[in-house]
Amino acid sequence: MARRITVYDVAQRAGVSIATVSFAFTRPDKVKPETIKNVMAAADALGYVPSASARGLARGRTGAIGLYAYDYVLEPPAEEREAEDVERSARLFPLYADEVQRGVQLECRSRGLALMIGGNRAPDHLPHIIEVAGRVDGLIAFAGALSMPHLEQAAGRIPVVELGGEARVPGARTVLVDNRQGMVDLTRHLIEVHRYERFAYLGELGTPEFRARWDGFSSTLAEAGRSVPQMLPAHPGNDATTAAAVGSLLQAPTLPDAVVCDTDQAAVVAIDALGRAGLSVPRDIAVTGFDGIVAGRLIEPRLTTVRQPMAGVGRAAVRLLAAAVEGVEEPSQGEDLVATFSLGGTCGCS
Amino acid sequence: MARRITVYDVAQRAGVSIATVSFAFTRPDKVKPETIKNVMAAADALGYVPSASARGLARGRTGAIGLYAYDYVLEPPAEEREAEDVERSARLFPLYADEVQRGVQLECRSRGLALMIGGNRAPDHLPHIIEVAGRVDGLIAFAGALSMPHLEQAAGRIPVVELGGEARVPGARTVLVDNRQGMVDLTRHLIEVHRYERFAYLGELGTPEFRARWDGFSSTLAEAGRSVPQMLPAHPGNDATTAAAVGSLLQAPTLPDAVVCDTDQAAVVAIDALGRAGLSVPRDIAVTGFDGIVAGRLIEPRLTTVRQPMAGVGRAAVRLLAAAVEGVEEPSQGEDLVATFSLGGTCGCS
DNA sequence: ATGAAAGCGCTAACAC
DNA sequence: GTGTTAGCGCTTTCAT
Repeated sequence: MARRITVYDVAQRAGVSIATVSFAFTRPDKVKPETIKNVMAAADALGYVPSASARGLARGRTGAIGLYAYDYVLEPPAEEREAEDVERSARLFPLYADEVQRGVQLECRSRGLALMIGGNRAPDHLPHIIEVAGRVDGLIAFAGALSMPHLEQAAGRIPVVELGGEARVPGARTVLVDNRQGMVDLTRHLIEVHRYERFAYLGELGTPEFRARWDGFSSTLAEAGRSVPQMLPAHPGNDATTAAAVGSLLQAPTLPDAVVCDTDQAAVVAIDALGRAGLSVPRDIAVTGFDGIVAGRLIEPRLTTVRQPMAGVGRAAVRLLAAAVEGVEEPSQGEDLVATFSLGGTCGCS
Repeated sequence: MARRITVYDVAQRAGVSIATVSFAFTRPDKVKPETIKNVMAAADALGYVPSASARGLARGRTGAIGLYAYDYVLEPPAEEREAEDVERSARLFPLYADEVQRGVQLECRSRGLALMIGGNRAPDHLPHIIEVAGRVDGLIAFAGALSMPHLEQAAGRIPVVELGGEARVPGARTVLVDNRQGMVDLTRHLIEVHRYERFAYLGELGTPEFRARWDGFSSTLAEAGRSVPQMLPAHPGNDATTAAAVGSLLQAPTLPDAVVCDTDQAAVVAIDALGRAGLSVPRDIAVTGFDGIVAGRLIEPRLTTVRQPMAGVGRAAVRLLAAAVEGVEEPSQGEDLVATFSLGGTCGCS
């Protein structure tokens, strides 16, 4: 690869100054049409490609935004990786984070923003997040993907949007879906339509949205005079935890009527685990999920769940971030995104 | 947002020079441990985030690579976008390009490379590709996503890997899957096992891999003494073309025994269209695909196809590109990736 | 309308 | 082991 072509080369060839070359590209109205033509011809002939680094340095902006995700979104477990022909693992289908990423990509495209994808295995690997933050004008991160110190550090430099998070530090925005109401609707359905008495809950409390789901579930149960079960830990991205939770259910003297999971991913795994134990859903036990991922639509019967506008979350995040980058502070922190109860068959409905 | 924290601030606070700060981060072995500690402490206290632009400019490398895709990968048709609950459109599932992108992301992650995602609607929107090319150390592009001039321009500045392309210009590498052999195997199966006589072929010749598929198909047919049909145009990403092709089949006086499609996406759409016309696959007519996308595994019966190692293609591209960026020229242009015939039920097998 | 020149924040010789 | 300093390629006043 020969020496890189720069503005200087183009300027020389066009017989103008570098400033004119720069203007020709960025402020065409300030330059005589003919000059522009000459400059463009020279640039073309030379195969000029402007350096984004130089431009970013000079402008103080890169024109790109970053998306920071947990690694489990990106890195499949080793076994799965080998078996290219696993039959129907949920990982075959787009998961929550995949759908959100898709929304982010789409919105970036339509806005002409470049998208940097980052992420790491542990939720707290400093070098990476900083690396991403240093490259972009704004950052979107999944809730919990950033520790407080890193959030602060990143938010101190550029606008940050946390997905499903909460405004933890000044300068950090968040896209919030009303998870609580969705879970309330679902829980009510289980209580009022199916008259279930005993519930189990598989999930976690690691992020605000997870907490909202649990809150919606437990408070609805309490209001209805049902006893609130202890939460059984289950993490999306770690199916083993879900399977273990189901295992503990099976060992209890009595089975619950319904297993409420705080993600579809957990629900699908749970249904599978129950099936292996000889239990049929929903005949022997009801199971519900949360999110609305594709895998849930494909199982038979279809998963009863709460649908989040996943791609919409991604799009909203980009909108919010773009506004923040422009300095146009949006009035609403989170656009009011809604999670809607979605009836399937796993709750016992036919 | 206050003034940005730079090396100067950190240096001052740590009581050292900026060079030392730089070294502390990039060549820790060259700096006294205690100095490092001081520098890090200062950086931490200040919330220092190094500017990738400045670094990239100084180093002449950005540490990122770009992925450039057609827009149809990214932007769904408007109708589809509205109907968040379309039931089973193939777009719900990862398509070829999605799977490849996934492989790219995974490999980037494990190599600590940042990934820039670009793309555009028309295959030839100069500003975008140049923009991406200016930001990264190397570029991966889907075959046909880059026009010759842009390919040249990009390849003149940074290494470029074309997926499923061919080495069109010096400096451009390519990841190639043996599409021809896969299609030969599939076609033989149709001839030798099913004894089909009359064939239709839906596809295109826009990229080297598509041409290889057609070549494998048509030459195998010719060898077997079957007559080679005219290709009916069908483009993945434009289901209407596929539907139209099926329409023209239906109008012909006699139906072919088998419809060979050069993508799974086309095959799935074709099966659908045939179904609407009252024809059952494979009872009335056989249909085959190419790629091995998830949607093909889900239909009933399962699609007979040729599986490409899609994620593997993405991974290979990153490997190749990384080597090229390092200046370590890989011996093999394309790692020899293989496409394997995958028997389903749509060919007539049970 | 165009040019000269001062940075943008960092790296990497080179000197101490 | 640490400091000085000259760029990296572009943008952007300020003159002309």
